[in-house]
Amino acid sequence: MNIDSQQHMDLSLGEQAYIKLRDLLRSGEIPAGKRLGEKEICDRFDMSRTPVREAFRQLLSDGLLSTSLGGRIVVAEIDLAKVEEIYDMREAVEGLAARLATKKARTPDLMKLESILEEQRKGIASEASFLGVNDRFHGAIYQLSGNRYVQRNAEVLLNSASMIRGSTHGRYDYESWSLSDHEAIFQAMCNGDTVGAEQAMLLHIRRGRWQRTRLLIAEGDTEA
Amino acid sequence: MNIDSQQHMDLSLGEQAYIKLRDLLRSGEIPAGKRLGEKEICDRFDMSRTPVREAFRQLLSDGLLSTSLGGRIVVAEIDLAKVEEIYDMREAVEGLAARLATKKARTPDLMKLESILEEQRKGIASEASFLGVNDRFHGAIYQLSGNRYVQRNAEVLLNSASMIRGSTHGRYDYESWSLSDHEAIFQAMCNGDTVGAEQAMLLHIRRGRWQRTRLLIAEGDTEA
DNA sequence: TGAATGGCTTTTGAATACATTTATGTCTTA
DNA sequence: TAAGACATAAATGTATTCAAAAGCCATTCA
Repeated sequence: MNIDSQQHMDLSLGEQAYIKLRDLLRSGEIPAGKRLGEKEICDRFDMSRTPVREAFRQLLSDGLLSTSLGGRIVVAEIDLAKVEEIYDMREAVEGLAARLATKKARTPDLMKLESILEEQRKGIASEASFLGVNDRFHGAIYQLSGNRYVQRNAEVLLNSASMIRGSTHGRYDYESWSLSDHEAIFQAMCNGDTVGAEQAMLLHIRRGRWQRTRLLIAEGDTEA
Repeated sequence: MNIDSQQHMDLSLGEQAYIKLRDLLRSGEIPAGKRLGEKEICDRFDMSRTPVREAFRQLLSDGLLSTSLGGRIVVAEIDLAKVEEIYDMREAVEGLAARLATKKARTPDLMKLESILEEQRKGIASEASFLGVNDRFHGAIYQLSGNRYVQRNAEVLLNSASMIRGSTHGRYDYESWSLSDHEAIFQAMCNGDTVGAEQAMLLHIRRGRWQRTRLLIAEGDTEA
């Protein structure tokens, strides 16, 4: 199973640490609120403090980690207020991404999107990637937008959204509303309908917001 | 003159390095395209490689630096395509910021904005801050938005926009259109007119885009 | 008994040391 | 003279060392 550990051969240890830690945070394997010592991660990843510190800085700036008085680092806790912030921002950025992507999409681009959708229809995640189909659908649109600022920020926001408690438990990637939303976005893009694609994306993001909000409220009820 | 050097007392060296280097890049004192060695900055700031590397990573992620084949770091060059990307993104984010800020603004918040505007009217930058009034006006709105993602991204985008060649030469901060745009945004905010504030902000950002585009084209003509 | 103090341990920020890759430059040879 | 190869220098990635701040625990004194 540690074929995986050679996967990032050409990346620096710092980049590997970033990716590995980010995925641990996204998956919830390291729970929100947990204090994270450098040494702990060094041992876990079998590397020195230097690359681990690099990853910490980056994830701090991404908002997946946060500092708690005195430089202590903890896994960011995403409460209802933060969900609102994340989703307000996602609406703006993903809406823009959809608009730009629609303008730039050529046939091969649309074919790639189609293939991702086909995977989602089958409910099969590609084994080549650890990312879910939802991530890859959205990621493809960010990339298609051709705007590096959109791309970077949208990815970071998606990471944060994935950290919302409960997100990963329900395999929301494959829920039916997600697929039909994606189909609608895709359809608008195929028609070159920029405003339609943006509106479809906004609707999709808002549905995500509602779902996450519900999850968080439900969990808060049972937990507190 | 090195009262300044004690200004960031409580900040870590890494944070100081980030701020100092960011400002050198924004001001154009270190020109776009220049290759930046770690040692050069270590000598300049009189600190070791560790905090300098931290600053490099952050500025890389902000887009103020970029890597040129083989980990070599150069000051990001902002061409016409990038200006479009920055301003597409700024429209989305600053529009959102204006909308949110209008909803949250209370009397003391508006008074603070007023005082910044008053400074701009007088054409006097506060000596307490190295930031221009334009920065502080926009920064106040980001903060008022109450959305940390908006705040972080808007600041980064503003930094990138400031790096556009020619930006700082014309003291655009104090140009008349900037002031009247700001007044219009402020007025809409005072009226609690969220959509008006957003529209005024969009207009303002678009004017900025046109100006930067013009500057860049003009420079390109004489240079190339 | 409870609060405060003193030393021990841990943790982080920063500097330095080490190693590997990349550039530079010269010397040799055709 | 030009091209190639070897040697030397420099820069980056990574590890380790050093130092200072923060927490922890126990002992002590009121």
